[in-house]
Amino acid sequence: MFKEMALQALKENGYKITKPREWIIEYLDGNKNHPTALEIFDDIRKNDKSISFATVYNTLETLVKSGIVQEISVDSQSSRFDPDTTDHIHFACVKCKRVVDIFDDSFMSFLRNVPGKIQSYNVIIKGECEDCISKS
Amino acid sequence: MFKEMALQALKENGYKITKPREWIIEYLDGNKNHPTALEIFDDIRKNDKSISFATVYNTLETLVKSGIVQEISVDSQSSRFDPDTTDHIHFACVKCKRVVDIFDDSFMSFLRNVPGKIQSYNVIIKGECEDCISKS
DNA sequence: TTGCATGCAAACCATTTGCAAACTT
DNA sequence: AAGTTTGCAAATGGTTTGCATGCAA
Repeated sequence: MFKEMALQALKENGYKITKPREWIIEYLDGNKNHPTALEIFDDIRKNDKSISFATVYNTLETLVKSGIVQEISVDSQSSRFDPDTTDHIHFACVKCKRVVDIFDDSFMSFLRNVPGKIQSYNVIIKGECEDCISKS
Repeated sequence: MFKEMALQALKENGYKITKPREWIIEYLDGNKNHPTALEIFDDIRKNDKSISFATVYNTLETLVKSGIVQEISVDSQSSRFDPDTTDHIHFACVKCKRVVDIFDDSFMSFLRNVPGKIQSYNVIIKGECEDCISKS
């Protein structure tokens, strides 16, 4: 589903379907880990696929511009990428380092009341997640 | 007021009071522009004060660690700094490029219901601000 | 066939760091 | 006097770019 829609979106935006693009789309399909470009590069290479670093960056930019994935800034060091473009925000655990999705209606209704014409948003909440709290 | 509290906080955290630190604190006092490190560096230099780039970065890190200013990630290119550490979020206008504060109770009540132990948050909403909409 | 896409390495740019000299306490 | 802090320049690290080759359409 995700892959078909992604390829479709690429075509509609005038981009060609290439192996590197397919690999990255497949890699991101259903991925809830919010990987960095480096992680995507490493994992695809581990899978015996030849891809360059520049292509990973270029492709991610293409996917973002085509509305297939979203870029999130969890920390100032490096961007992370999320194939889920539906309305949600992120919680980054300072302990286990996971970045988990938060779907919350009250946040969305707050958003609707913000003055101005909203184009995008980047919401990162940092702290200790419930799992880590219960384990300590 | 801000300057006194900032200097006090530096002392309490074991930091010394130096000219560069005072200049940066004075520069940020009441500043609503959410400047980058480069902007801070340039503006202080324009004011006939000799300061190095590294010192601006080091000092900003010190101020953040002392709880005097907060760092915000509006875009992935560079960090911005805000002397207002009270609860609020930011709206970044894609047209006039201003970053304005949003104080909103409903966002804060949403935040209180997020599971986990929150330590900090970075909320950037991007779009066209009301001023720019009304001018177009 | 016609460009757009890839891969490589070099370039870039914000930020950090090593170290000697200067300054706060 | 003791230990931070500064300033400079060099290093770092994520990301971007130029350009020749390769590939999708």
